Amino acid sequence: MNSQSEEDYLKALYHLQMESIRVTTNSIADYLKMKPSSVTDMLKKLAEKNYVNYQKYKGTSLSKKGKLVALQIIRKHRLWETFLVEKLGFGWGQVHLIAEQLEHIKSEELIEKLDAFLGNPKYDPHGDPIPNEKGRIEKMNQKLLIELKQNQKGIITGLKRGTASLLSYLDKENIKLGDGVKVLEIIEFDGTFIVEINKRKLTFSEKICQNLLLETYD
Amino acid sequence: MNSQSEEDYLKALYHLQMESIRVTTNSIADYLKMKPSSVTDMLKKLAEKNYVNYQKYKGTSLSKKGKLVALQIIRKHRLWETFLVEKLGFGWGQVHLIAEQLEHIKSEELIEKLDAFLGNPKYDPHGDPIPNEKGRIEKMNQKLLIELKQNQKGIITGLKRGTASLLSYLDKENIKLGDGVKVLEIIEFDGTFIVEINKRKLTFSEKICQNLLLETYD
DNA sequence: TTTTAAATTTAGACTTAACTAAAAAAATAT
DNA sequence: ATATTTTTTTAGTTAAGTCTAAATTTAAAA
Repeated sequence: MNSQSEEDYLKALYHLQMESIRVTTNSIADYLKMKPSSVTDMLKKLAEKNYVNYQKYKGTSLSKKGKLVALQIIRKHRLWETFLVEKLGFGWGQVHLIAEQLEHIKSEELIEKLDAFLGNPKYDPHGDPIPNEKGRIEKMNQKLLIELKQNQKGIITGLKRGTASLLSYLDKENIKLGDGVKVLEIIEFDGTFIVEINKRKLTFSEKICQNLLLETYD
Repeated sequence: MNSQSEEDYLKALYHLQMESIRVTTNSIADYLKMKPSSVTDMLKKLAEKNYVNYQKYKGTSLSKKGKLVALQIIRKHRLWETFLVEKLGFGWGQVHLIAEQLEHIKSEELIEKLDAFLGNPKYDPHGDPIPNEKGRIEKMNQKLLIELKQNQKGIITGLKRGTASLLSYLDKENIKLGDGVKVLEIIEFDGTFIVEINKRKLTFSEKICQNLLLETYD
């Protein structure tokens, strides 16, 4: 059984590995808002348990075992976020801190039942994919709306990071994750998209299209 | 913000106070499976924070403030248990350990939304009442089925402690908390009850009637 | 290539919440 | 009323996970 703190480190490692191959002690400290010396201590402990490959001064990477644990925590996090948004009616932006706590609840059965209750969702409310019990992530064909051509279709799976203000607009327009989008027309002059969502015709500025993520079926 | 450990102590205090006015250090240690010396340490800390009235060698009681915190944790515990049983399909007996973890999640909003999602239940799956946000517990008129007379009605709210084997029987018969019960007839000879539940006529042995708790409206 | 700066680790300290063993107080029995 | 037992507290220890400050290693600049 792993401690909450260990789980936080493994999750951080996973996210940092997505962005760069070499994960440094300082980057972990930054991410977790801790001091580098604390990180060194924990990395030694995780290496002892074979969760990470760690060599003094040389950076760290998750072992197979560590990656699996990380993915299982991410699975829990994203399932809880889905629950909070879909069932309890939280907004996209409010759920992270709560899911951060819920992801540490220990019970396999709970997660499997929650997954079923939610209808085995593939994506969480931010459009991030939910790993399965074995840590497998459905590979997805994710694109920005702006990359689509006329008549192409997709399903809204999320936003680019750091575009929270777009959320409230989408909420107001009652546009949700999983909604289908079809590009009806692209105005050359200013890059505006005319799209169809839920049988409604809508106009999206170029800026919106640069930040809206879709899953496409090509 | 209180630690998980502090919350466990306050909850224990509350439960022990239900049974006897004077709560001793040893009884708390017993309840929480800890050593008395550890309990003494924590009681000092809780007294410092004004959660308990503690005087060396003289026993402990919850302060008003402490009691409120305890009731709020119990509220969370029982709401989560209700969620696990009603929504996720856990059995009555499986939920305690998981709720023990969930009760420490910190978010007022989460609990209010969960409460609403569950339809503001008054009782948890064990038939224990759920305190409201302010720590108020609906006083209830709880009786054993065996205390009812012919034609009296009630709502199933739980079982007496230590009768887990009855659970599987009730589950099999598809009898749930909140189901209404009406006493149709009492057989004098052996104390058997003929009752109506969900429009079905059922026969309960005297032993079952001694262990089934009901809320009555008299 | 040597010097300087940045990153990382080590060493030692602190906090929380447990523990054991011994001392002190209260309760019980003779 | 005194002795014995039980309960409770005190004192000191431990483990996890953090921190600061100093030392060491690696990377960058002159």
